[in-house]
Amino acid sequence: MSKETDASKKDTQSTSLGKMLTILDMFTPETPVHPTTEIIARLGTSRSTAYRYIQNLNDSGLLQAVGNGNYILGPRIIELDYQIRNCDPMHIAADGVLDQLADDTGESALLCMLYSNSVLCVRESHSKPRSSKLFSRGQSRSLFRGAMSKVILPYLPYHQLRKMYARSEDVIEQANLGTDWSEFKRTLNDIRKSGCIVTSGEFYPDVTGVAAPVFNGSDLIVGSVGVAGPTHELLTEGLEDTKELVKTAAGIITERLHAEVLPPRAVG
Amino acid sequence: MSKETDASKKDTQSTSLGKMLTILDMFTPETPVHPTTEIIARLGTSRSTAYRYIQNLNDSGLLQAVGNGNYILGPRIIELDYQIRNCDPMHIAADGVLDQLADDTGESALLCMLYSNSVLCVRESHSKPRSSKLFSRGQSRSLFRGAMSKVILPYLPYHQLRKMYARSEDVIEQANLGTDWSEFKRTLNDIRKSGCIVTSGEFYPDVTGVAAPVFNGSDLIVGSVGVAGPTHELLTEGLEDTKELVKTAAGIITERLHAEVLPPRAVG
DNA sequence: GACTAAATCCCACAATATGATATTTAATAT
DNA sequence: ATATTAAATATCATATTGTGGGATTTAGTC
Repeated sequence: MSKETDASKKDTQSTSLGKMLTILDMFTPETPVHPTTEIIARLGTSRSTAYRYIQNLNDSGLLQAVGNGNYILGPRIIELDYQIRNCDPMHIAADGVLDQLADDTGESALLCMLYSNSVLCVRESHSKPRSSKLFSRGQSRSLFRGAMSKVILPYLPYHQLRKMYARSEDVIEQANLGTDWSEFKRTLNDIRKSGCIVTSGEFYPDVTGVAAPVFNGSDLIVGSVGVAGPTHELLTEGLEDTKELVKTAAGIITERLHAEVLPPRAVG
Repeated sequence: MSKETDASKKDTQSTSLGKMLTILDMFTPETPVHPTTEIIARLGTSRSTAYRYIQNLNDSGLLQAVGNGNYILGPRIIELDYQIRNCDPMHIAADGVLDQLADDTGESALLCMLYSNSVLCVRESHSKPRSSKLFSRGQSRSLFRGAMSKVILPYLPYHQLRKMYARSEDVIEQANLGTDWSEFKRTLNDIRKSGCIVTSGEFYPDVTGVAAPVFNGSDLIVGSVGVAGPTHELLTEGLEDTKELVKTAAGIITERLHAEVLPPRAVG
């Protein structure tokens, strides 16, 4: 229970090490550039200390000076992401599988991982030119909306589900996952039984998703694979075939992860 | 001269903040997974301290526990890279341009940025299925080899060139850039005059590259654009056209960077 | 060339990170 | 199931190390 609660997460953020790292969190799509003055103010430390933090991050390449006391995220991050693309077991396990799935279905294939109470898209493959604003590598979404998320829920440990339900009762109801705890459980059981899930219009009106769960070598849930595309293309009599293709893809990736030498203990 | 020398870079690495960040450097393509024991040993601190560093990085998502005291790079990096793809001025400035260039030439188009005495590939576009091991986003290479690198050199400030020459005299000679300082300067001048460069087989026997320089709003060199592909496809009578296409692409990106509000002060 | 802001340097002080040890927790072996 | 080993966290006295106020230097602007 050490890394799950918000309280314990703030633990490390009260140290200088953790505080320095919170600077990275300031950079969002809405505010990708930050003047030092603002970073200093937000940190709440002295100017000297803030500058020291910034310099450390800058020297490591995680931050980059762009002009007149403004900073953006640094190029080292791009290097590190390359590392991950080449080394992450889950990413590698999807080699070929996603391309195949995209080919077979004629849609976009996605691979997501469970990460800090949300799903993070980590890999994608497109048969047609990629749609405007599809779920894409590096984006994270709520665990309660969309096929890629919902198909993960039934495999989460009980206690985690309970805590999540308590905190997000209303969100869960809005997501049509049940109006109380027992209905919620029943819904998840149904998802688990069918081994995959189909959802429509949960993010964009005309987009449908089909997803199946992915497990690691210790049979713990680690993420999901699926396809996404226009509803009118997916909700046809071909849907059953699509479901099978998705399940097969998930099976292959899971199988490959079982061949891994390092069985992950902790996930997300 | 503050961030350029190796000595000053070690400055921040002697503090606890900097030391913690060096953990990230341990993760390479050859050794993507590290047991805590090894991280502790490499840091040269006490077990307690090392664990604290690891925990901080883990809590921020930059590191991820995978099994029995092993760590890999964490998912937060994937999120941050997404940020950059969506917000980095240089990345955005290449919107459409790279695709167009790949289309027009029938080869792979690349965008690189100058970063800590090397070039970092930041964006790519392929007209055919991407070749086995092409220069790809997140990879960095020597500033002295390959078209994408060499075309940058002539635009670096004098003092920086002098220092680089002193340190890398032999590498520069091997790269056919000149056997002494004056010849080196002459070579760079020639490159500058032609506005682009063509190199062959500098990384892979049958791969040729064509590249042109990219400048920011303050007319400082920030990177390069170019195409790469099989030598027999590029070294034809169409080469002149290709050069023009590359120069045009570089011009467009530079132009767009001039429209940016924040003129970068520091680069690399 | 003068002015403004940003980044670094400097240094006394005490707050905070450190590391040896003990304890709890998790993974393996029997 | 139980025992055994290893990993991760908690504890805490000590002094090392980060802190912040201010001065100085450097860079960008007028």
